[in-house]
Amino acid sequence: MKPTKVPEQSTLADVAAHRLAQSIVTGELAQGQKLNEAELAERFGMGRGPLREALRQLEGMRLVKRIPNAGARVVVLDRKTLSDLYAVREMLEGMACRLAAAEMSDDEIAQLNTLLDKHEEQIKQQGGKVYSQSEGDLDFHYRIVRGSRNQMLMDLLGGEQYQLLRMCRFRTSRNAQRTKPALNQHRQIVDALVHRDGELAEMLMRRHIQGAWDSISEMIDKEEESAK
Amino acid sequence: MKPTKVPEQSTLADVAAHRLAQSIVTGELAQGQKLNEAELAERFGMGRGPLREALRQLEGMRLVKRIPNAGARVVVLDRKTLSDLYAVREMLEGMACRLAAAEMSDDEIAQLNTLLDKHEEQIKQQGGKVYSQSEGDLDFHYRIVRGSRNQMLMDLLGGEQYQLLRMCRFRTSRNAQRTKPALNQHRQIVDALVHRDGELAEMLMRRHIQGAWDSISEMIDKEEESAK
DNA sequence: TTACCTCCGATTGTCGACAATCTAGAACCC
DNA sequence: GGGTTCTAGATTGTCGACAATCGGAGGTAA
Repeated sequence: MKPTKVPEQSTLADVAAHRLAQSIVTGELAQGQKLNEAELAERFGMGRGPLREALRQLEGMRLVKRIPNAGARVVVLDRKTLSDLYAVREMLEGMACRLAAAEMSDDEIAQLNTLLDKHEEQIKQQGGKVYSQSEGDLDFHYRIVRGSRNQMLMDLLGGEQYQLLRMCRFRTSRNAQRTKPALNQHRQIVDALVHRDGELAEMLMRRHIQGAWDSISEMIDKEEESAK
Repeated sequence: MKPTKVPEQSTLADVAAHRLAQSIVTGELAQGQKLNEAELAERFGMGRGPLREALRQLEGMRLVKRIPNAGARVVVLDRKTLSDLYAVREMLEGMACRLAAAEMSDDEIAQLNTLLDKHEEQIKQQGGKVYSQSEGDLDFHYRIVRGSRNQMLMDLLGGEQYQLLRMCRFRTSRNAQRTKPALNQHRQIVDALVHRDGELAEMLMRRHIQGAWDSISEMIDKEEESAK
């Protein structure tokens, strides 16, 4: 998984936020784990000041939960949280898709198809790194979100929720079963965009996300089953 | 306008965040204004450390925009930004309303009606403080959001967007023309909730918010007109 | 005049130390 | 023995000072 590029030159607090986000998303920092300021500052080679700022930022992204005088802990993605997240995401990405059908240029839509070609290639090359496709999947989704031209949507789906989704993906990236049908659904969505059919595009996107949630939900069931 | 209660005992950074948010929402700090750390820290009687943390938090709420090595400025709510905000809000609150129709208890719905009675009372008492009703309006909306039982929605609409909406409201709170029809729409929504008609409730809420946006949009037009 | 360079004040970014608060464990009482 | 209180260690919250960086005033040359 690529470390989601850090914007070149920036403040220490920002790099700390990126590294922390990365560690949380990949599970290097377990869910619910306590985050010790001094220890993390030491590990990142910086003072506690910037690190504390990073924690505030991560709290805004809902990646950590902070309790005054008791420190910060990595958020725990339980079933209800993920369910809520996917419900909101279905709504927002559906909306983005509808707007994108009206706003994206023909060029941009065409580029979506070439992106999907690349994904198909990757899949044919025997699954390879599974989550690499997953990241590509998120890339596909985010391109459509950008196509909506709605800054609020871009912020929400590209920033905060984006990280939570990556976190969820990482946790459930072991089964690659869904990559094939997902790709087909992507194709259908692009088709709808080509025909500028916003209503259809929205509906297809919502079904697509619904399907993703069903798959993840099922996996959580199995996990809870085997945990007993 | 009530300062939206500060959670009793908390850290200095938190009170700074609350006071800053309040100052920004009420326009005491003008849009686009530069925020000088030293000066604000002085005014709040604290060091720059907590204040910087507060700024990070406010950035997450989209109330300020921060540029590394160049400081933070109050966000500017231009037409496009507000348009995007209301489009997203229409989507999310509509969703919340649909969910609330299924999740809220009969008691909660009944309390909504008594809340509206109180609003009606306030309006009859000759408009009085206009934004007091506005805040009440937001309260009505947030109750429904809580009724959705979706934590993500509550966070989004109750935290970040909530402040932006208050800010927008404050800027456009001078005309009280819309309070009367708005109250009627609220009644209709509660009726739909009483009948557990989620689809209708969603539709009514979306129209309600659409109407609010039309009203605000018109007002922005006038402002831009007179600004010329 | 205008473009550019330089320097200086102002502001932001960072660190280390100190105070306030919480937590775990031992001692103590019933 | 179980529960409560108290203490010591660790952790978070806060401050002041220092370093790094930016923006603008002023001067110089084409």
